[in-house]
Amino acid sequence: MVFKKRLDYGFDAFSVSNVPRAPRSIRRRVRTKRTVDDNQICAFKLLASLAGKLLEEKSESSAVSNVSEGHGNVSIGKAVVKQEIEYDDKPLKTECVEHLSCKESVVASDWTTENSDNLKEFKHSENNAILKCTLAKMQSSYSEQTKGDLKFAICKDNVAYGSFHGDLEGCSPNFRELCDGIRDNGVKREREANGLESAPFTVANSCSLKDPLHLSMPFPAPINTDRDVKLPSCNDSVPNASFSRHRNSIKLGSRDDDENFSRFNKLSNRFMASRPPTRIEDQRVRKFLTSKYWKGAPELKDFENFRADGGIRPLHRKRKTYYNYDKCQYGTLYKRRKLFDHSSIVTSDGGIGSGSVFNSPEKVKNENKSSSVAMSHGGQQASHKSSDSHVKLSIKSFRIPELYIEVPESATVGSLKRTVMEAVTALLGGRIHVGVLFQGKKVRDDSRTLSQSGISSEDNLDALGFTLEPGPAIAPPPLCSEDHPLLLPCGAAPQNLTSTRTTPAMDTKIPDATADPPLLTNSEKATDSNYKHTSSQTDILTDQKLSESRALVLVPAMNVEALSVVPANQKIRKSELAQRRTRRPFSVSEVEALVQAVEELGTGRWRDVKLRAFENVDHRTYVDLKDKWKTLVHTAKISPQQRRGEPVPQELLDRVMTAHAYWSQYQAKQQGKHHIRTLRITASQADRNGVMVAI
DNA sequence: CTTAGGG
DNA sequence: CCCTAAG
Repeated sequence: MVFKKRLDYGFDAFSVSNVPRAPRSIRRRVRTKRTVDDNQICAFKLLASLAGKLLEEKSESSAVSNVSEGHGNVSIGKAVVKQEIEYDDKPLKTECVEHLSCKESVVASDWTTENSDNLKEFKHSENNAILKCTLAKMQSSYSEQTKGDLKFAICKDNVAYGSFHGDLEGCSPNFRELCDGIRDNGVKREREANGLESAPFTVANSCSLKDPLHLSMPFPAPINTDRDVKLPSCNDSVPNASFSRHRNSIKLGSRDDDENFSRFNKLSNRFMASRPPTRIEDQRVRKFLTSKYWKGAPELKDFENFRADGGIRPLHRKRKTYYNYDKCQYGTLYKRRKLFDHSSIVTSDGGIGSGSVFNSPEKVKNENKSSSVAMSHGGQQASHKSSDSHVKLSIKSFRIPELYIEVPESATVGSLKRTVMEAVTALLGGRIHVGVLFQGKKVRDDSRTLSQSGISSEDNLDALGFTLEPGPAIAPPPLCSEDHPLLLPCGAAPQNLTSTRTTPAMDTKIPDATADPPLLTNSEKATDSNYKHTSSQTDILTDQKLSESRALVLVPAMNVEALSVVPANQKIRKSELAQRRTRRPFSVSEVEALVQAVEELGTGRWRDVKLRAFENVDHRTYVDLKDKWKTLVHTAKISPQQRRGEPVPQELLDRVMTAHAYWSQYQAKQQGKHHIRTLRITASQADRNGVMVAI
């Protein structure tokens, strides 16, 4: 009855409904376009730097005088957070900073003008995303060539600076473009594209390109603690960081403010330079993280999206752009050093033991091409077997365990430094092993010869890879047990490790490609390897991942946890792990707006609803609105006693019901019409057929 | 990308 | 909110 009564007034408002929707092509133009962000690259680089650090440590294997104040200012993410990694005598500056920082600066300046509120909006997931994107990119690129057998590695340092120059035949043009773009065009293009030459931008730009260290320019202080800062402030003494399964990602900033990027997004869009992680992208990343996405190269195509030409625009997966091959075609200064052992090993200069992990910018300029780190795996790349029994290969990179660092935005810069420091130190402190991967499987038997292991034939060297693996000396992570019962504390005795395994004889058939069924289920997580008892858990976990995908060599998430170098806040980690957006209950006013919009537009045009009522509320996607409507309808149907959360005024619920009823009916009609139309067609065809038959 | 719907 | 199939 009540409903009936409402009908009268309710439907009046629905007249608008007949407004035809604009053609999609038009509508799309309105949409805010988001592009890949440079910061992602930065994250990549930071990671890379860490990797490089590892390499360095490995090679030097000497005591570190952790005293000097090598101050590499690495700007990470949109955070105007300068990260000072103090380590060793060698500043972690250089490459990492150069490129990205300028964006950082831009952002910063913009913030200053706009609103310091936005400071909190810097996001971390972006970093994650980029990393993955980049890596994925590599993989997908290579995949074109090698089909299943690819692996990539975290590139040490100069990824963006032409590290891959040496041998890119096997990689896709996009990848070249990536190199190329980053190398020379990124920033400039951005500027040109935007025609913006605001002073800060210019300054930042040039300065960053020339002297990374200048990047420590003053940023607006992160003020805003009044809103959305839900994390307890973290004091220096307790770095709130954690390693989680986020691969290769360094997270900085608060965790639950994804959406707050929106505003930032808009800001940065002005420069067409950066963009916040889209939900979609997040999802992609997440998907990517999901094991199934590591099964093989074909699945990685999503990530072709990534484009590295300064992050100006994303490459869409379907787009295949083949250009600029030459540009990326290196004046490869592949510095080769031959080590005459049993085999001749050609390493790029940046390889292990070279100690040139951290090139100075100048050095990079001249040598970066030689310090590529990615293990060539594109087949005909640098790997080939000489006519004699020597195996020649180049090591462009090592995989390293990823670091996942997370600190609340309320954490101080100092604590951030410390956190990173701890992470790196712990990692290095654990002693690093080099692992050999062949055809996606770890070759554990050190006594085997190369030929015995099958690492000899010309065509399979591309399936050879190396990894850096943390040694067993690493402290056990405090969080293994809770979230991942299967994870044993890192310090756990080897026996424990074995006990969870179900295939105790694996190591005897390691080179056997047939012995690697996908291990995707949880129960099998730790079952794959029967490594020597001296192996670290990490090894095991790594293997597990490898067996999932021999094509892609990636340190599995578990690995990180096993490493768990940095004390982590479990709660944070947990939520972060889920990568789920923070729940944002709709306020009454929001509901009102939603109802209003739906009344006018109907229930089948969520995008329009979004545009109409929530255009400036970036954290409300049309899917959100749709979902909210769904729940609203549900809420309206249930008794008030069963409702939870902030009570929605009955008046609104009534409107919801009304609108729902109306639009349901409307949709039904549409369907009916359509159906009828179809029927008519069918009928007429039948007639014709009938006639035909009759004739 | 959007919609629609299940989870 | 997330995920996905479809379009």
